[in-house]
Amino acid sequence: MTPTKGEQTRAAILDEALKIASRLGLEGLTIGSLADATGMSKSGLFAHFGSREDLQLAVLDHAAQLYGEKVFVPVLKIERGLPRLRALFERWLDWALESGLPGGCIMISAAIEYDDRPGPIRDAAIANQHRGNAITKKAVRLAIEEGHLAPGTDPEQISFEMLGIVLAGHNHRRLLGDKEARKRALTAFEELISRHAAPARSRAA
Amino acid sequence: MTPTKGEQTRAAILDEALKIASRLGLEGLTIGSLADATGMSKSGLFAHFGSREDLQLAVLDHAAQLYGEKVFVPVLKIERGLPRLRALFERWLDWALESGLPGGCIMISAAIEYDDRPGPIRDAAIANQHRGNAITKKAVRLAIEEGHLAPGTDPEQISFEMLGIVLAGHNHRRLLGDKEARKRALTAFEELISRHAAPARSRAA
DNA sequence: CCTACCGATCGGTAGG
DNA sequence: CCTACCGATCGGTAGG
Repeated sequence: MTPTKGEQTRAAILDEALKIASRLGLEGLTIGSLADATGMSKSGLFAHFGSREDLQLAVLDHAAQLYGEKVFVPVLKIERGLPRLRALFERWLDWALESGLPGGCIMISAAIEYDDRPGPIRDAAIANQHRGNAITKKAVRLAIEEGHLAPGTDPEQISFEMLGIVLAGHNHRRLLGDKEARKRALTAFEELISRHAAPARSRAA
Repeated sequence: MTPTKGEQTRAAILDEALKIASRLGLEGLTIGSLADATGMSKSGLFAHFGSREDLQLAVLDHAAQLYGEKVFVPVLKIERGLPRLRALFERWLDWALESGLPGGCIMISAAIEYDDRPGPIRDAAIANQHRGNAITKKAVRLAIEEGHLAPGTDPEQISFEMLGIVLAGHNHRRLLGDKEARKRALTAFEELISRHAAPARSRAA
């Protein structure tokens, strides 16, 4: 099915909205600024999204879908075990740059903006994180099954620490302008992995 | 010198403003909401702070000073080396709770809000982080000098990874409601430290 | 998808 | 520190 005119317009609006939200956060995305950016009237936008909150939810969903295409899908083609886990980490780390968005990662900013604002946007941000966390844990479990990581490795703990490294990298690169941010993040990840590496002999899993 | 009436009022205003900013971010702090919270008129607030931006900067400074009192000052009384580094990490980790503020850490939210908004607030957020980073690196260097950490340990890398653990803990506790967040963060820290522990014989530094 | 409009709130100022 | 006000913008609606 080719998309209808309305669907194309909606997608174009969401692309613009995502650009704004990546720079200013979902709370910084206003109907007026989006109207300017798209050349549409405010009421024209309301024809596509019933309310600002619906728009914000649609933008977050749009970002999550893009994220899935750029991170999760390609990674599933990499062989199971450490190679896939490493690929997942690298794509996760580079996503904010590779996405082509002018600002930072909207999932990260939404996590901070909405950790104190109950409602559907917070719920969606939590759901996105749980999805990413589940995929990361699965990749860790497969690496254990493949005999690359030690049997006693806790997937939840590894996923937690991987998130931390990504967040620190995001912070150092974007706020502090640290050119070494990516290198530091990769170093941290490799040390995390090597600390949980399977003993050589147990590789026959 | 006892503080003047004006200074007392100013401090009370900043306490209220910090509460608002911890929940909604510095961008969510408006003159009108602060007027309601303090029972003052908007123009009364302008008598203390010339502009909203000046207010935001004063709030950030206020938070940084509180942070110094709650984290940096007590830690300096702990013996140099691993004990001090560990105390620094724990107070850093617990600060957002211990501060008594209703929301999250304002330094963390400011880092996300302003990584894309050039100006004095961004500059202040960067300066705050550099200050914390310098203190953390110093604590790492002292732990190396005391023979607790291996001589080849990179203080910048340790500080980077400690930031990551704190950020992941903040995220899991506040957004995901993970009761194990603090435990996971402590586990990650102890593993980070043990990975860089000095070999037993070199402890005579 | 538009024009034209609503009440509320924004940061800020005049004048006291 | 106040009242009283400014123009701009907020999210949203009526009516087409």
